[in-house]
Amino acid sequence: MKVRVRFAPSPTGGLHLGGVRTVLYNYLFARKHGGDFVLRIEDTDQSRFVEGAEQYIIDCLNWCGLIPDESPEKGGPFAPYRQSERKANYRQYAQKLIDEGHAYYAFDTTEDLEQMRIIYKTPENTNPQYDHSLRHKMKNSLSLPEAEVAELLKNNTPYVIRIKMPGQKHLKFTDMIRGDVFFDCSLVDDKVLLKADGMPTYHLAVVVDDYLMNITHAFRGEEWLPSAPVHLLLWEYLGWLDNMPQWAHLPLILKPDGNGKLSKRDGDRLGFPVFAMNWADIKTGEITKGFREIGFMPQAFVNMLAMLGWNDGTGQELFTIEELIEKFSIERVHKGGAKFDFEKAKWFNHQYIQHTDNATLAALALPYFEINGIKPIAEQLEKVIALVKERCTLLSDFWEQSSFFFIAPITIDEKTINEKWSEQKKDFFIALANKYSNTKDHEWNLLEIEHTFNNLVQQHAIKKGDVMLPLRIMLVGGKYGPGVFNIAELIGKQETVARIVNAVEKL
RNA sequence: GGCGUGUUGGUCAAUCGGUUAAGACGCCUCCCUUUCACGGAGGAAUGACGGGUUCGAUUCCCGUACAUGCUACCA
Repeated sequence: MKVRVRFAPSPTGGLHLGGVRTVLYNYLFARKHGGDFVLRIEDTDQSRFVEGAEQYIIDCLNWCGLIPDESPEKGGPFAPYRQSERKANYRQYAQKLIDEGHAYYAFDTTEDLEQMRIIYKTPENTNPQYDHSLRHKMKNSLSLPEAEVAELLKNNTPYVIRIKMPGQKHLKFTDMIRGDVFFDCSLVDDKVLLKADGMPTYHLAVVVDDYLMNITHAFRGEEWLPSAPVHLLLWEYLGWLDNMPQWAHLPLILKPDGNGKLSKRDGDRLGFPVFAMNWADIKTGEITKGFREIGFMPQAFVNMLAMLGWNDGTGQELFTIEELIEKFSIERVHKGGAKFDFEKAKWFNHQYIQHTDNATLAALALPYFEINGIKPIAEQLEKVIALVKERCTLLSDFWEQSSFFFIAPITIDEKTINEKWSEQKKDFFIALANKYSNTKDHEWNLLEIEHTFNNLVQQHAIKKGDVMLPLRIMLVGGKYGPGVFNIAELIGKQETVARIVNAVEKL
């Protein structure tokens, strides 16, 4: 049987890195087994629908290179892939469940439900559920006389369809990551299957669509584990148990500090992205930064996520996507949640930058120069990148690490120079500017530049170490960057002289 | 409150009963570098607790603690 997996997000906002990891594991599993990876949009909640969120998800997957084989935009043999467009499908199954006594109509209003939660609340039971112990006290086709139910139905009274959870049944299923998991069905509430607006809830929709789409393996976050018995029962009641996918509940990605699931707010608070790409809130216009925009390479982002909860057992951390496909196995996914470590995430990106050729990096870094009004020629940019890449962790660092190659520093660290400034040094730099100025253009190269400098140091009976740092600051603006003479060579004779002269005047 | 799941250094983690308990990130020291970084060499730092099972437990079992998830006509 051909492996088929699916990622089923609901289009309600930015794509969380945990979501991307779920996509990744789905993708790797599908590729490894020569199967299909489908994107299905779970947009059954009309009230939470967000315009543009679906396209955003697709864009994120494209950026990451995790392209589905079937999706709403691409189509496929099981179209449509948007649950809102599959609405007509679900009712018949809910009806079948009712006919066979596994589900029932419930006419309770929101207020009725609120009342129930208040009335039956006790210290021992702080959260009363709509379950086998309470359903006979509610307004539904199990508690009401048949005639009354028929009447309500005839009058188009709004209703939902709820699953009738057995009062005495224990369930077991084998999770690919966790092994055997046991549940007591009497402790699970009668989940709504079909909402008053005719849309299915997640519970009905996953089961029906996983069945209809021939899904063989279902990976989802650990937060779904408690409702697994509902899904299991649905597969059983609908008579599809032989076709039920194998489940794998993935561990959560936790906050780096405190406790709990990593959320968008944690990113804002701690200063790192949580979404794959920038997400603009349609109502407030507020933009939440994404990994792409702050300068992550998609390969690094994906590699980092792969390692957040999985490893191949050898200690290897850097993998190409092909290697991941070959080596990935769901059994080696961790059971416990992992705290997200942004420092480690940056380390991955740094590694990828070091292993990427300069021409490719030039293309990736270019936008960061352009937004600063600089349009470097490719050849020049590549030389600069070769010089600064080892000190760049994010693609956006390229600008900060090399802007001085393209524009003279606006301010320089005068304080540091002034601390040890002297007439002697001033004379030296004036002489240096002169010497450089008189250097023939074709002699402006690394060796000559340094040679000239060394000779002058000797003539002025000055210590080289005392003038190296000032020179750096004059050219760069601060105490950072690649070799000073490399910089001088690259920015050219005139610019070097100009920066020295300028600086000396200010001091 | 109930139910589920989990627990190896600060973080990610290897180990599938016998190891001086790997490795990576971060941190510290030193070397290299007349800046910063890269690189190199070191270092500090770990099995939640209590019981079993066993010749022997980080590893298997049971409790306890702690953490986390769910407990919506949200997914």
